[in-house]
Amino acid sequence: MTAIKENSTLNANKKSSQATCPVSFVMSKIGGHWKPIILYHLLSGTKRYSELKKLIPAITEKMLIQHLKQMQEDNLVIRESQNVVPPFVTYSLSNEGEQLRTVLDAMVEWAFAQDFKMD
Amino acid sequence: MTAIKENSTLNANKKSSQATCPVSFVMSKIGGHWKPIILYHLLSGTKRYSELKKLIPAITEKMLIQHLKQMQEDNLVIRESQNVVPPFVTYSLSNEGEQLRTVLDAMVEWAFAQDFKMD
DNA sequence: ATTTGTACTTACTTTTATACAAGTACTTAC
DNA sequence: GTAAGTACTTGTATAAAAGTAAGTACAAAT
Repeated sequence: MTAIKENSTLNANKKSSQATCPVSFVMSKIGGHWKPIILYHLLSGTKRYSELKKLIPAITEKMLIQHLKQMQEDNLVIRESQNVVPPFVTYSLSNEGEQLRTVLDAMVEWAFAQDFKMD
Repeated sequence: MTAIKENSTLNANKKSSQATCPVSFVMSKIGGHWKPIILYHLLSGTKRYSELKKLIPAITEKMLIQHLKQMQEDNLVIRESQNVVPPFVTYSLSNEGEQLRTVLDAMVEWAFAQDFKMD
């Protein structure tokens, strides 16, 4: 988890944008390389950690965990673990996360209305 | 306009995500620090370059132009210039850009449904 | 006793995004 | 003839995000 400089202009700009612009606020929760993809996969239901890994082959474990953690902290995602060995951990959308479905669906619709074609 | 390495893993991952995941595809068009803010302001109508600058005080001219250019290339935004001095240039949403309103509105709604409070 | 599987963690490097600072062209107004 | 206004451009530094690589714990299976 890379450290962020509390008093950089970048950081200040980000914070102020997130406080001023609702779209930026949302982007701070679901933006970046990996969060959209993770969320997209969680839209279709609860997944084990290892399932997500398989569904998103290019992601490194570091990134996967990092973003899952962050989305947990933002209350978008719920982590549940059974105390067994080997570990059994699942991730699912929280209520707030579920409410993102509207947003994500609108994105999917827009994508397909443009030149987007799924592989 | 910072150069990007065509053959980096980062770049390859990005491209493949954008080809595979509709949400990533959309994010590649409207993601980042500044694009959401610019789009948000364009939602309320055509703006001159200088108006955008005033509306977004923290943005540098480099970033503003860079993102406007990119969104032009992505056909989200239309640039119109009158051939006068001093220059008079306006930016507005294209049809495709307008169709993002659904997405952006959904974001705004979600934001306000969460703990977001505008300054 | 070594391997296997799951869900992580940590330290370090590379790549990308943004900030900072300065300069350009062209005319009208003073 | 100097300053002001608009819409840019260019070069460099810094910060953030992502990648790479390796290691950990625990128990059950071989």
